[in-house]
Amino acid sequence: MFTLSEENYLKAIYHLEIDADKGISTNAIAKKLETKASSVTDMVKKLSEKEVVVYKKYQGASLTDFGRKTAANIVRKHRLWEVFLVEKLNFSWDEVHDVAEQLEHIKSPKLINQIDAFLGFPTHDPHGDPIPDKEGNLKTIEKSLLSTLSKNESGICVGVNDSSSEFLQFLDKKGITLGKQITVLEKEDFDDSLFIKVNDRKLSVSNKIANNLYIQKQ
Amino acid sequence: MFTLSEENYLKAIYHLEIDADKGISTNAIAKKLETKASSVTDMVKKLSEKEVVVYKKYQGASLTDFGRKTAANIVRKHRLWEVFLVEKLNFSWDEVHDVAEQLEHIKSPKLINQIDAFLGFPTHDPHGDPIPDKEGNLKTIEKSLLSTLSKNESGICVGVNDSSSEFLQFLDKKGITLGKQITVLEKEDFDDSLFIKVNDRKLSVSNKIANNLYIQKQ
DNA sequence: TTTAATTTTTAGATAAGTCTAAAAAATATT
DNA sequence: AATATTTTTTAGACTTATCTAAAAATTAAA
Repeated sequence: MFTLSEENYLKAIYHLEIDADKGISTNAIAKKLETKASSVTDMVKKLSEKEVVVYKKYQGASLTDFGRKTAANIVRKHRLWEVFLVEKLNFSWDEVHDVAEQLEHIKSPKLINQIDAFLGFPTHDPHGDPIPDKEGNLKTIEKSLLSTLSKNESGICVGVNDSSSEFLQFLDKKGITLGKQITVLEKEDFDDSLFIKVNDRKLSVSNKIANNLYIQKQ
Repeated sequence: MFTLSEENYLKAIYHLEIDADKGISTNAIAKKLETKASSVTDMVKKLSEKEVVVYKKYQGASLTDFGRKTAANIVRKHRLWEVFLVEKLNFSWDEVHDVAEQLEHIKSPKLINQIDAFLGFPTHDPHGDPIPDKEGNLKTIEKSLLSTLSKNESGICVGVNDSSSEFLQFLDKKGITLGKQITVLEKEDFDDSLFIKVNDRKLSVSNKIANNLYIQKQ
């Protein structure tokens, strides 16, 4: 069994490993968890002794199979709780993160299995992120950043890269939610902004926005 | 804001105060929390500084109004989660306690208010215990121990005194659940056992059982 | 390739919560 | 009332997780 703190480290390394080829650096973990590098060194040693992490001095950390499965299970709980909050308790997608950060640490296999069933075995959370299954596997869908679409291409909004409250509220304001069809009408070379169509409404979005929205092309 | 440990102490004192006239002794708290008296002294001093507890050396501890409200809120969360687990996730009444012990510490006013609404504002948990309202008040119903009923008296089963898994499973086996009508057919002076009728089935229950079942007389 | 900058680790300190053992106070017994 | 027993507190130690500051290793730059 793992402490709250250990679980948070496992989760951080899990997320950082997604787009990384080598060991995750001490500083990267420290930044993600808003803590000090010295604290990370201590904890990573501890996790290494518990055989959830492989660690060699000055070479960063990476998850063992067991560690990855453990981390995936925490992420699974986090995302299932997010779905629950949105689908059953009328939370909006920008309100769920902090509560899910707490709920993900509840230890009860039956609880999370029942929540899963109660929700109809969802595959993605309210931000479009995939929910790992009980073995820790996740089915990724083919998705592209909105910024990579060409003129006249269109697709369905399936996820966000940044799930900060501010960004999600911005999307709400513009009428952009998961499942919406988006068409690129114009690409502006000058500032890489896009002129798009959503809900039969035409609007212009900056490159920063377009770099944080995932689209499934069609 | 209170730590997990502080919340558990507050809850323990809250429960112990229900049938107590003076301050709750250090040893009583230690016993309830399965910890050492010296640990209790330390924590009670700390809670006293935080003004949730009144404490004078060698005279035990009692909750301040603020402390009682804080504790009631934790109990409220515990009992609402128990209802949720039973009503929505098919837990049985003997399985909910340990999970609720974890869930009661989740900090999110919106979450618990939404759970409350989602459940239809229940007033009692799956063991018949009253759920404190947001101000910490609880409506107690008129109830008597089964052992205090006289021959031929009858009433509705509205609660349990002991909510251990073993006792609850025993009740399940005998077909005794909340809401069931129970009639006392005979009282046996020799061992204070009772011969009762439930579900049109007649059965004999020991005094120990009768001392742990609450009945609303009718 | 030597020096400079950055990253990482180590060493030692701190805070929360717990424990054991001993001292002090309160309560019970003779 | 004096003594014995029980309860409670104090003192000091330990663990977990964190921090700061300094040392060591690695990486980048001149």
